[in-house]
Amino acid sequence: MAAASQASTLNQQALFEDQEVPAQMAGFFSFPAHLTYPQLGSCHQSFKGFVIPPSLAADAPTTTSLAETLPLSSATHNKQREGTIASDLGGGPHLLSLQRSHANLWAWGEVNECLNRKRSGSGEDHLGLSTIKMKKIKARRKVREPRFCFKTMSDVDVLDDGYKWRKYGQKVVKNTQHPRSYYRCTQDNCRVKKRVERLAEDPRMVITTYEGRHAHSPSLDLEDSQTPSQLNNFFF
DNA sequence: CGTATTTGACCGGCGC
DNA sequence: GCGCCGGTCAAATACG
Repeated sequence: MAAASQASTLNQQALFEDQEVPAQMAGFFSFPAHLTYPQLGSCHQSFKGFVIPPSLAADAPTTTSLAETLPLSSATHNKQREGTIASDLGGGPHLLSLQRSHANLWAWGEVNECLNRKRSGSGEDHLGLSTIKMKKIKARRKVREPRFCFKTMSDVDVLDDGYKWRKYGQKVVKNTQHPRSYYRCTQDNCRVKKRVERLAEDPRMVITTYEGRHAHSPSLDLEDSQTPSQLNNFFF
């Protein structure tokens, strides 16, 4: 176990050196396969990544490398399956847990504040907009949900995270040759969205950004869907 | 025929 | 105020 955590520490270092994300602003952890995460759902593959505090992710340009995941080699994959997230968080020294949850608490406060500001400050009736248009506008009201994003080396654009997604848009963003795809969770009353794009500099890398939190469990027919409830406490 | 995806239009935010 | 740009909508289309 000591060896495993050491290896993961080394990976953290390497990744943090590659990234320009300050260590105190992002949490790094490993996702073991076949576990359920509030935002990712059930992972069918192991990977490692940064968690970007929503306060940071919301403001950062989405085309930059906010987070990074790397496919685990078979060796580290096995080690990873021994060490659960709980052990990573509990025994893990510095980067994880506290800052992340703190950042998210702050971000949720910000979301509410933003909502209130928008509610009090809008009076568009005099514009003569039809009620349909008004509804449209309200539906489009921007609410910055907590974001969670990472970068993965993958052939497929859409990672199998256990949730069901419906594509609702695709856009070519400036200075990139690859389109960005927009997905929404198909579950009723679930407003979680994600967008997927390929890195311009390295098309092998997929950037996935989740926005919001699932209020339900993954819609997967896993026989071993043991939804570990305590995991939800470790994540946000 | 029902559901998912595509795609052009539209909207709001932001920088100038 | 204007134009650009990212995000979303929704009609058209594709697919099973």
